[in-house]
Parts: sequence; C-alpha cells; structure tokens
Amino acid sequence: MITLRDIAQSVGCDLSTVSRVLNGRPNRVSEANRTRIREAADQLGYVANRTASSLVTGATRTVGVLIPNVFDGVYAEYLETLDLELSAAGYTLRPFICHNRPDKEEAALRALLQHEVDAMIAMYHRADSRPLYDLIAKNRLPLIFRCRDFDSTGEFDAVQLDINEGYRALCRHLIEQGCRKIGLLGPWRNVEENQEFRNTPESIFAETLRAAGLPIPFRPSVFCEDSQEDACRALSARLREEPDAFDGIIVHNINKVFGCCRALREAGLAIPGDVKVATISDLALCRMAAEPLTVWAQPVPGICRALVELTLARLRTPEAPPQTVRFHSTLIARESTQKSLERK
Amino acid sequence: MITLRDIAQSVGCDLSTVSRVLNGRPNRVSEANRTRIREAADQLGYVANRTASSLVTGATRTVGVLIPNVFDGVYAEYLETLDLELSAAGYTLRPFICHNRPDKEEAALRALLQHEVDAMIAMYHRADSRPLYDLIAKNRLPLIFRCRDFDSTGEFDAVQLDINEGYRALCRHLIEQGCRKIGLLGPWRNVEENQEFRNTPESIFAETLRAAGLPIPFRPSVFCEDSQEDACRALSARLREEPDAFDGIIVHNINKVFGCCRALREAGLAIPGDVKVATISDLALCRMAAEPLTVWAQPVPGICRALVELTLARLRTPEAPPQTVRFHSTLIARESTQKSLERK
DNA sequence: GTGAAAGCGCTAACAG
DNA sequence: CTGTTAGCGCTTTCAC
Repeated sequence: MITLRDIAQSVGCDLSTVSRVLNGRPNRVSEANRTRIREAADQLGYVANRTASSLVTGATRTVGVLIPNVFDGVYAEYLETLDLELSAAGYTLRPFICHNRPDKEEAALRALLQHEVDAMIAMYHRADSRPLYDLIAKNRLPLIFRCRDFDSTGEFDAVQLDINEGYRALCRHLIEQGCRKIGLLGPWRNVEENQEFRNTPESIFAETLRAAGLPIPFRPSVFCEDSQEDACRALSARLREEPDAFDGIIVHNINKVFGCCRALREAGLAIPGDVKVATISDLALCRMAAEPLTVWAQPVPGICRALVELTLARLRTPEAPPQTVRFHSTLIARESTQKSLERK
Repeated sequence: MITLRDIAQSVGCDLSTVSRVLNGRPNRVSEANRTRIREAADQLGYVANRTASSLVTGATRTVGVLIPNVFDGVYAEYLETLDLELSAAGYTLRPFICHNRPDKEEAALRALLQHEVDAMIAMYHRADSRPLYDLIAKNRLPLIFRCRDFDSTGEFDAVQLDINEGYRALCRHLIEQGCRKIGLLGPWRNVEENQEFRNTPESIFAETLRAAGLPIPFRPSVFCEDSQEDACRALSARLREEPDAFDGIIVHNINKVFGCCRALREAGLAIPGDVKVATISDLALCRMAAEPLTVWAQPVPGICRALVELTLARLRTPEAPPQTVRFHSTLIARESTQKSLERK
C-alpha cells in the first residue's frame, strides 16, 4: 500500500505538504512541488486511505438508508432518489437492506452507533429495537425517520406519511365503485371487532365500513408473508373455502399485489368485473399490469427531498430541536377498480 | 463520544485491558476487572468506533457488491442471497447500486481502492473503467466478477454465466414453437448483417436464425432504455409502423418484459396467440404474470455461493492465481411461448 | 493478569 | 510556502 509518506519520500518533502496538495487545501504550495507531488502520486498509483482520514476528521461523508427490502419497488425508487439528493450534497448513500429481518435492522442501527455513517435515514422502524434507539438518542446521533401517520415519537426528526389515510381513501373508493364485501390482504390477522385497535389499517378499515353503513365481513383479513408467492397462496386458499368472499381487495403493497391478481385469475375471477383490487405506492409495474392498478401514491421525490434536508440540517446543527414534516398522498384510480366494466 | 479511555478511567485500569475484555481476546483478565469493565461500558453506553479499529487492523470485514440497478428484481435476489452467505462468513455486505451510471460505478471501484471494503464483487463491468481496474490489479485488491460468457479477462477471479447461450436457447425455442418473425427488445441497435459482431446477443440471434434456415427480419432489434415504460414506448412505436412485425420477441430482462407485454396488449395482440414472449432470469413476477413467462433461468443460489467462496479464498490467499468458475442456466418454458394455444 | 508504548495513515493547527 | 507536532480511537506486542 502506497501512503503519503512514500510520496513525500520520493519527492523529498514532508507528508503534510503532500496531504495539502492532494486535498487541494487553501494553503498555497509552490507550483514546483505541486506538480512533482501530483506526478509521483500518479506514478506510484497512490490512493488515499479513507479509513484513516475518517478517523481524524471524525466524519465519513456517508449517510445510511435503512429499508426493509428491495423487492418492493418503491424502496428501489426511494434509494435512487435519495442517492441523487445525497450525491448533490456531497454525501455517499450506503443502503442497509434488512430483508425484513430484525437482526439486520439492528446491525444497521449499530453501524450508525459505530460511526460507520454520519447519519441514518430509516424508512421504517420496529418497537423491538427500542434499546438501540435510546442509545442513539443518548449519543445525539443523526437519525431521521420516514414514518407512517401518528408514529413519530418526537425524539427524532421525521417525515410523516399518510398511509392510514390511504386505507380510508381506498376503502371509500371501493365502496363508491360498488363493492360490498371488501377484504384486506397483508400482514394482518383477523381481530375481534370490539378489540382495542386504533390507527391501524384494520381499525380504519372497520371504521370506514361502519361509516358507510356496511357490515364488516366475517373475516376481512387474509394474512400473508411479504412476497408475491405467499400472497397468491394465501388468497387462493381462502377463495377455495369461500369463492365469493370478496368483491374488493385492498393489498398491503406492490410486493403482494401481483400474487393477489394471480390468485383471482386462477380462481376464474375477473378484475375488476368480479373483484376490484387496489394497493399502496405507484410504480411503473402498476401501470404495466394487465389491469392497471388503482393505488394510493406517495410523493416519493418530495419525501426524499425532505428527508435529505432534515438530515443535512441535523448534521449542521446537532442541537436543534427535532422537526417533523407531513406529506400527503393521492388516490390514482385505474382500471383495476373501474365500476363501468361489466363482467367479462 | 465515550471511548475506551473513558471506561479505563472510570474503572481505574489501562485501556488495553478494557480492549481485551470488550473484544474477548485470549488473554485472561481477572474476573473482577472483567465484570467491572462490562458494567462500566454498559452504563456509559460505550460503542466501539469501527473506523479506529479498521485503521489498526487494516480490515473492515465488509464486502462490496456492485450492481447496475435494483429495479431488475434479479439483482435484489442476488443481494439477498449474497448477504446471507457473507453474513455466515462473518462479513457485512455493502451494496453499491450504480443506477446504470458510470460515475457511480467508478465511485464503487474507488471505494475498494480506498479500503472502505475488504473486497468487491462486481456483477457486471464496462470497458471504460479500465484505468481503475488496472489500479486495482496493481494493488492486488480482491475484485471478483460475475461476467457473461467469454468476458473474463483472466486478471481477476470470475464466475462466468451463459447468457449468450440463453439467447440461442430462447431463439431456438421460439422457432420450435412456430415463430418465424422473431425480434429483440433491449439495449441493441439494428446492425448491418455482414458487420463484424461476434459473441453478442445479436450475432447469436442471427446465427441461430440462419442455422434454422430462417430469414433474418429486416429490423430485428427494438432499442429501449432499461425501464418498463421505455420498453413499452419503444415497442408500441414500432408496432404502430408495422403491426405484424413480430410473432416472437426476446426481451433483454425483467425490467423491460412487462412493458413489452403492455405494448402488445395495447396493440391488440395476444400472448402467446399472436406474439410469443421470452426473457432472461426467473423471478416470482414471471410466474405471477397474466401469461406466465418463459425464461432462461440463471442458478442464483449456486452463483452466489461461488462468488462468496472465490472472495473468501482471495482474502485468505491474496497471491493465488485467479480462478474462473462456469455456470449453466436452464430454459423454463411457460405459457407465454406456448404453441398449442389458439389465437384468443 | 496488566500496564506501557508503539503505531495504523491521515489531518490540522502552529511555527518558522 | 513548508516542516514539526500532536493527535483521531483502537489493537497489539512486550515487559513486568
């Protein structure tokens, strides 16, 4: 490994001079040394050791982004947009893809604690990691959340999304389109109607049906893991028991919605004729689908800009009070929930 | 920031003792000190500074993985599988997602040069980055390629894929299924037939048609960017000019194939009745599609295992000669190229 | 079993 | 303009 010292020796000057030249520091260095150093560095194939400079400057110029997985294309979109924003600000984005596994999430948070990144943008969080969050707060490390609805604790900077509002909007939309037996497909189990649950998709769902004077189906939720295959399997199983269980389905995310469509197709049910389908997040794939999908679309570019602004602000003034920014999504109605289409 | 020194002071011992305890080094430390140090560390909320230990050990226990983008789900799959393998070996995976941009690719290679990662697994490469590859070779840094067919230079460790063989197999398959006007949708421009081009998808395509005694269509290639939208736009434009240009289409990857299907649907063409469609890589989405897709499936788990083995071997014995491992894919025929189905 | 000391490669005052 | 100096926080001999 070639170091500053090697160049200094080869040129015959001090390594601090070499450092000055190679980092373009304001200190003026004689033209002669300047070129000789550049040449020597080039010729020896010098490459700076980032670890060493990070240690002394106390910064890595890197920002971590914690996401649950990357099969759900919306996170791929977030990653790309955040990368652009962060690059523009002189930072490198380091993705922490957690594959929906708690240990990976903790590893990511630990990376922040261990100063492997200067800040962390977390696209979700689980209550279980509480101890790590406390440590992060205690050390006043920059952690910025993108969180849903009422999830912000006020301890950290946060961008709040209106995902729950989306469940209400999608549910209302399906009702307007004539659905009377609406189901949920996602990570939710069926709960007793009178059990306490507030501000969750299920409760909002129940609330909206009630407000419309509709009965809540006996078992509205179809539970599945976060994959197309499992969504397909779970819904198929349910439809086998109860072929006309639903005339409308709200799907948790993109990573399940094609499995849902497949299950319906295999059961001989037409979209939107027999069953209408809607989901969260707008992606190219939703528009390419055989029946373009109705979605609750979060404004990804704006959210990314806000996340990066919060991050940079926090990095500049570590002691400022935490900020929260709210964002609003919009319903995009497409063929998958269209009323006018007759049964094929 | 709490450091080893703080703990040492609070306990009243030397910081080297603290380091020994916290790292579980073989040196025996008295039970008394051991527990007192652990308690102090806990209570002060000590977290090791990774940068500092990396500097002294000269390793980050991190392996970079360079991928072109993450919208093509096959890379998401690679990332997940590699992560599992690397974790098992005690390494952390650091993704470098290049968003199909050369500057990002160079940044990733520079991260290897700057010792931000101990090794880099590159899922593709472009000739333009030559100077960086030379520097990497010169510094004997561990760079492992996953490359297509005949692309390995022999300078670096590599896993070779038979993607070109896939174009041959898919083309033959389409011919067998009765196609006579086969087209290509992807990053390829139409070339003069007698121009020199060997071992490229286009040349293999031409070769296969010729071998079957079929004429090469006037303009077999439809050029598009790497996105569903652009694939849809490009194919639609072509079909507007020439509605019956193709009765079979080979699509570059998953990230274009749904755009292709959409364009066909919009043109009123049925799959596989009017046009048969096949592509590279097998993903859940291919099985969920309205017409499940015929694909050339690369054995992702095996490839990942090989990549990680090569990486670990290189890390163990930096001076060993570069190795190359070959992998074979298989054709999975599905509904999208089925012969028996009549025009709907 | 534990402390002292050297040093990883680099940056950033501070003199001169 | 350039060299000297003092670390950044940690690991790792080497004595005691």
